[in-house]
Amino acid sequence: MVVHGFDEEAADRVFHALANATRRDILRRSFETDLSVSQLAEAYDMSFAAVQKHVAVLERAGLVSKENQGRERLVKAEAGKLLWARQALDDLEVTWRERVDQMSDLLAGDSGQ
Amino acid sequence: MVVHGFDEEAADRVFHALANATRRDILRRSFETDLSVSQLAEAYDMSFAAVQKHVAVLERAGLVSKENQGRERLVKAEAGKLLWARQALDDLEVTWRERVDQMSDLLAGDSGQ
DNA sequence: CTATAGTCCAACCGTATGGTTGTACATGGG
DNA sequence: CCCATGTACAACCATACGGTTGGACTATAG
Repeated sequence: MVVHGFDEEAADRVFHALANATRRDILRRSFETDLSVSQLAEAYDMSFAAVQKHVAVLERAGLVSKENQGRERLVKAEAGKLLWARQALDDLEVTWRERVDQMSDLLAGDSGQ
Repeated sequence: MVVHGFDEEAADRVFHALANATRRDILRRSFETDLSVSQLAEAYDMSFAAVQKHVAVLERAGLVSKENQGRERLVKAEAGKLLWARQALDDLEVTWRERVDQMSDLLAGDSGQ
């Protein structure tokens, strides 16, 4: 039995992976087309190894996966993980949203007061 | 004229702020109730200064604001910024979503082919 | 088989991060 | 007025991060 509602370390990895413009761009491109690591690397003004590291961070976060295709590795975006991240964001404000909803109900004027 | 669609550095700050379990917890609590920094600090097994730093990170990201109340500073969650973050997530996969929608349309069988 | 394209990994480097302690300053209570 | 409370900030430390270069391995092309 875990203390928290969901895996906090997974959230750490996911949000950390998203906290970098290069990695977000890699994600965007990966959502458009499956690209090899070297194809991705061509797009940025940094070494191949640096891009490779960024892909590794995204992979550890579960935001992309790599598919072996001959000597190339195709980077595939994982849409589900992004949805999970969105849900994690929403969960941060559930109580707030509940209270806003409650207030709306009150304003709708159903309580006797 | 900016190259990117939105402020990448703001995204860096927001996602980095979210990439830490303590800060996410501070955000959750702040959404429940406005709390002073020392009230927040009581909840964690670390120094007051450490919690203060976490709040500062959240503040720089625009996820919370601080309101002077006598000698205390009340930490208030900024729901709008969280919505902005959610939108930023959605934007990462727009092209993907567009393609999925297109595919749905095709399957719905309206094109003459 | 050999050469090369694609990838991975380790070592290294400067800077940022997350924590600490200590000090300074403002505010409210007795 | 004086003191305790709440906050801010600087200095310091270990570790993580983002980048580099170089070396090793695998698979395809000739």
